[in-house]
Amino acid sequence: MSWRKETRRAERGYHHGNLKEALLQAALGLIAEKGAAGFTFADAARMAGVSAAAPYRHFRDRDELLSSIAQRGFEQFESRLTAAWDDGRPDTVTAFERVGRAYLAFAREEPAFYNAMFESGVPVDANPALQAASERAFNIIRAAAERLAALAPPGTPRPPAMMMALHIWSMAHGVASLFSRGDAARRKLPMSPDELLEAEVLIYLRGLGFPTDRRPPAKSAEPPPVPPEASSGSGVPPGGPWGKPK
Amino acid sequence: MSWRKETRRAERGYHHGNLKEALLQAALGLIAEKGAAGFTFADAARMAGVSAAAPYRHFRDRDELLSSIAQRGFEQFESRLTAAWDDGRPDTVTAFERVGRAYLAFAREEPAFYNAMFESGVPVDANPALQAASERAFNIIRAAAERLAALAPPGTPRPPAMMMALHIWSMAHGVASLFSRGDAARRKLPMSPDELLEAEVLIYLRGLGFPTDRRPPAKSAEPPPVPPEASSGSGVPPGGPWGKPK
DNA sequence: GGCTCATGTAAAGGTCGTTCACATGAGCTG
DNA sequence: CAGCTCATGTGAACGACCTTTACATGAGCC
Repeated sequence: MSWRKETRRAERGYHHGNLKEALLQAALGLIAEKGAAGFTFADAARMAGVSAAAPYRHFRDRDELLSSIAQRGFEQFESRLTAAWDDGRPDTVTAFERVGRAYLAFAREEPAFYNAMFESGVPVDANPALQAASERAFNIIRAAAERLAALAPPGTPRPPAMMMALHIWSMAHGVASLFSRGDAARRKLPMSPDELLEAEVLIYLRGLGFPTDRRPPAKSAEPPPVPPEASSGSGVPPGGPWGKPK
Repeated sequence: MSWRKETRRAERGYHHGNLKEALLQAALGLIAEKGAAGFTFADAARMAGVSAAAPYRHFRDRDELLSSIAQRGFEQFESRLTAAWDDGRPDTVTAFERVGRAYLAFAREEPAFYNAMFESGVPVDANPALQAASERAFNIIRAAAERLAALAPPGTPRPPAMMMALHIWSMAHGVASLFSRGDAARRKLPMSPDELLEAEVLIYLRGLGFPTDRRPPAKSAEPPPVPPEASSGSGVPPGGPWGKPK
């Protein structure tokens, strides 16, 4: 593999041409491997085939690279949450849960981004762009909560959407960070993180008075038989949101 | 500054006498200041007034010191959760919420421990003692959930205690890690992390069918009914667990 | 008094982050 | 095209850190 570096160097000449991007990609790979703590500026430079000093032409320091990655992470996060929310189709509750699953999926499938975003010690307000990206992502959850709150069953007080959003965020982040990633995933669980979160959200929504009597989650892999917004039944699925005991 | 070291040195002679403990304390202080990532083996040694190589007589490497701290953290955590649970007095739901608050309080008041335990990258299974301590702490939550599950209102299926425990843990950890510590605390919230978590747990419990207005439950398999105001400062306010909109 | 071994030290090698003076060459200007 | 400029990359150097190794110290025990 070490010939690669030489080759690259020969291929590209003195100037790299796209170093900033190359460094971001390299860092992403390194973080995925060894975590943000283990990631090294020097390693990223090596991987891009440049000297250790070169990165400083593109990032003030190691932290700036890290926060750039966190920012990109939030941007991708936002777009995945947006897609999952799909503007509340086919019904609000279904879409809402899909957002929860998308959260976990992101944490699982993009460990490097997730790490940089939430576990690297990069403060949210490290730079304005980062903060803005983070807020945009959260606003997806918030908007979804808003729609959900608007459906609050009559007779019950309408829950504040902001609070719901924060609750959902904390559940998703808690599950992701405790059970769904890296070493944390070694904790042995009686159910998958996805199931765990889905049950948690369903119970929570039921606590708010939302009808959550939909098919048992994990069992039917197919799209739901589209229950109308005003779901008629008022019960709980046969085994509750956590499925039936085996 | 350098005289200090000399002074100390003169005071204590060649052998420190209690270096292991001194290093743990020093590390704790440093982690509280700069986070586990910023904490340095060399700094801890300096702070204890010994050479940089001395710590290696007591810890295989930096990571072992870190996991020792995490272990101690879990032990203290366990004892605080135990105290908060107080064997379910005065009633199960009240005690259960007190455990949630104790979780947050620990995260807030012992940032160094919390950091080492959950945010330092130390794998839970770094060593058997750590893993055991971690499990003992979780078992408090689990035992509490067990008691709570046993009170499940008749007519509803009894929720698996393990699942409840995992749910509560994820809520507490999610809130703590997103909103209650360090930089994370800079996110602006419409309510305090404690209130946020309390509402979350109450809604969740209501979703499971538990009465959360904290009036003594109708069926008393429960310890003596105690006035609602006993510990939490309130029953559920008129507008629901989240209080009235301001 | 003398031995032994846990505990501490100094020195050294390797890695990093970061800076600085200098090199290169892509692109503009004429 | 010649020449200039400036963004971009290099190499060397500094100090801090982690860790190992050979050596020093002295507390506890015979």
